[in-house]
Order: sequence, then structure tokens, then C-alpha cells
Amino acid sequence: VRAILHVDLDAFFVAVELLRRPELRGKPVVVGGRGDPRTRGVVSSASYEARGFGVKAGMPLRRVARMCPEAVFLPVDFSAIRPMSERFHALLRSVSPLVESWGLDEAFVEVTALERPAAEVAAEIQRRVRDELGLACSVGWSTNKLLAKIASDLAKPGGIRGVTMDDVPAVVWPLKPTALVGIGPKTAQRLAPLGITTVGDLARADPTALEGALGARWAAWLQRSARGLDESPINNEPWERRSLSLEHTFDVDVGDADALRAKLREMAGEVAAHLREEGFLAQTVAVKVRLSNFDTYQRQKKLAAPSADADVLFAAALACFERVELSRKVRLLGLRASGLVAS
DNA sequence: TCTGGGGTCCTAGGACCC
DNA sequence: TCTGGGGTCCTAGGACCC
Repeated sequence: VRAILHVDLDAFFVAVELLRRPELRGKPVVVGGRGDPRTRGVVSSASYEARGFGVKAGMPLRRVARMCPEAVFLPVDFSAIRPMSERFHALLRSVSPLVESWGLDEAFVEVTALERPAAEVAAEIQRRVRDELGLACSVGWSTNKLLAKIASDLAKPGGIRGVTMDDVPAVVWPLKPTALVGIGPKTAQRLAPLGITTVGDLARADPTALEGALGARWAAWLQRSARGLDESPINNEPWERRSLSLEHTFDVDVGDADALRAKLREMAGEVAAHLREEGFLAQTVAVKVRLSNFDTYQRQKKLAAPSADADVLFAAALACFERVELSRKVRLLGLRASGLVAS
């Protein structure tokens, strides 16, 4: 039987800021966007004090300012966050080589071969993360990734928690379906009419009815998840970039086509520069356009030859852009390069 | 009082080729 | 001239993750 940990840094972006600004400790601190609630942006990370006011990840900064006028707003600073994330992952790899990164602030660690109690390894990791990085984390442990992740969610903030197969009916079944990785709000909405509003409902649901709603493959996978079953291995392959993109939400929606084309040209230059920095050529360019009513369109175009040239990317992006009918002002422009090959 | 920015994966239809 | 099936590529869209 496997021993899997899921380690999740608590309020990571905020915690990184507090290391260099300890005077903010104990205050409602919100990291997101450009750190200015007068501009469009959302919460990336909120301190637990801020969460006490109802602040949540993904919430518009403007709304946070109204809910919590004393909140301290800070911009997202990846130059500080990324090195800390790398130290975190290096620490985990010193415990076991089987580490699967899950974003900047989370990872699965398989410790089966250590032949030590998972809870003990969890406590050691938590202590080392505190002593060596100055950060708090929550750790969940179980016999698979699915349950370890649920356990760490239950352990937040700052706890250690195990969820075993035997715990599934009592601990997992009362949770909402969105507690399972892979079930988001859309799927929850499709499950509700079937009378499925908890993981337990999902586990007990009639397979045929579920297949009708979601298709056979997905229905089977969901129902296995709801029963706590997951055999997926730890993927400790280094991450490989598949695409590189940039997007920008205008503070005020833009209707002027020339201004939009100018922005697209600027973005093409930046994406091309990033591609060259990382040693890639792109084979496909995609443009995303979000209108003021939130209708979103994506158009993509395969290049005649792989390229990281700003003019080539811009020409393709422009061709994509011209195929979108601009029935309203534009809120967001995005440009993605994919089909990456080494240059 | 609306929902950022960076990613990934899956599905499905049509074109095209053998 | 018509027919069939399989495989792959391209595009669009949807959903999810942090």
C-alpha cells in the first residue's frame, strides 16, 4: 500500500511578502493584480485575517476594497515567489525523489519507500518548511493522491491530516462534489439535477444515469473518485512548456480597432521575446478576445514555418483577430504561442 | 456591480490522404 | 464513377487547475 503526501503552502503569495514586510503580520493582506484595487485585477492570495472579512481567491480587488477597507494590497511579484517555490520543491525532493509539482505552492510526495509512518514524515516536512523557508504549510496523507489532496484541504491552515480508505464514507462523502479534483462548478451544475449534491450521492448514483449525463468514460472515472479510488502515479518528470501566452484586461473596455491592433503588436513582440529567451519556436498562434459582455472567442492559425519572430507572430495574430466579429467593446486580449519546438 | 493571468487536457467535426 | 474505412491534422470550444 502506498504512502502519499500532499503538501500545500498556506497563503503562499502573502507569506512570501510577509517575510520581507514583517510589520504587516496580523493584518488583512491581499496579493493580486497590480496591487491597486482601482485597477482591474483579482485576489491571488489573501491572509487569513483578510479571509475573516470574506475575502477569497479570485475575487475582484475592487470588491475586496469595499468589503475590507483596511486591507493592505500588494502586487504579485513572481521574482520573489518563483525562487521560494523552487526552494520548496527542492526541500521536498530531499525527502523523496518522487515529487509531483502541482502549481507553485503544492506538491505530491510519495514516501512509500521510506517505510516510515506518513504522519511522521508529514510532521518533519512541516517543521523543515517552517525552519528552513519561514513558511507555514498544511499536509495531507493517504494511500493515493486523490485522498491526500482532500486531506490537506481538511488540514488547512497549518495542520496535518490523514484520510484513509476507511474514512471515505464518514469524511469524504459529506463533501460537495467540487471537493474532487476534476469537478468544477459546471460539472456540479450538471450533477445537481440528478440529485447529486455530495460526493456520497455521486458514489451511490446509478451508473447508467450518470453515463447518460456525462458519457461513459467520465462517469466511470468520477464514480471511482467518489469511492476514494485512484491509482494515478506520481509524475516526477520535469515540467515541459507546451505553450506560452500573454493576456491583458483593459482597465476600460476598448472599441477602437487601431488601438487593439497596436496592443496586439506589442503583445506579439513580448511573446516572441519570451520564446527566444526560452529557446523556442512556435508553430501555432492563437488570439483570445473577450468582449465587454464576457463572450469569449479564440481563433488560431498554424504558421507556415516555426518562428519566434515578432512580425511573423503579429501577422498571424492579426489574421486571427480579424476573424472575430467585434459586436461590442473589447475587455481582454490574449495571445498564445503553442506547438513549441526547440530553436 | 460583475469575473486576472498563467497554464493543461479532452472532445468533436471537417479536411485530407491512403 | 462510386464506395468504404482508418488515421492524422487542424480548428474551435469547453472545462479544469492554481
